[in-house]
Amino acid sequence: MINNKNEFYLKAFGKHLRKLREDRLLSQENLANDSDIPINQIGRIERGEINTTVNTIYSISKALRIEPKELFDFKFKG
Amino acid sequence: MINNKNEFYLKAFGKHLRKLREDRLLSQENLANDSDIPINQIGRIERGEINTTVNTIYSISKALRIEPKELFDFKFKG
DNA sequence: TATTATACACACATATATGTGTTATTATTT
DNA sequence: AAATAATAACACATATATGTGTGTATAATA
Repeated sequence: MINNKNEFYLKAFGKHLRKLREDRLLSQENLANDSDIPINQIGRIERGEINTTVNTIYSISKALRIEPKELFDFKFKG
Repeated sequence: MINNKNEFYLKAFGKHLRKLREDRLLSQENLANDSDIPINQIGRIERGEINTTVNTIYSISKALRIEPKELFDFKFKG
């Protein structure tokens, strides 16, 4: 994801995921284990480095015990 | 996306997108033009063939004039 | 200082989403 | 039946997400 037009949206998405995770007192490792997604991938998503997919969103939301749509429940001006 | 464990979620996601589009009386071609995403890609997403990304979700939601989270606002048992 | 926990930063191979083009199918209308 | 519109179904090249491994950086704690 180099210089994508939606880079700021990905940053906001990652920041929101990080908040949801930290609010639940989970480490990246905890979430990685619970979602069966590599910890490096969790970090890349939280830093907004990559443009993750519906399946990954679904897996993460299950691990966080929230609805997938909550991962998009943040303010963004674009 | 061959035989993915989340294939049913992708099918449900695509079905929901199709409904949102049809409710607005838009053709796939209309949505493709408005979102600047190839019509073939729209079709593949609606059929649940591919595991689309946050950026694509964001572009589609803007074209539909809805919030990205609405694309995940459907029931699913998994 | 040393240890531990957490997050970041690389590299690499593989799978797959994207983007483009073309053709086929299906449904609707004339 | 023929024409048109909408969707599906192919093929292909390219970009990139994923998955894995290894190493580094930082902060907190003993």
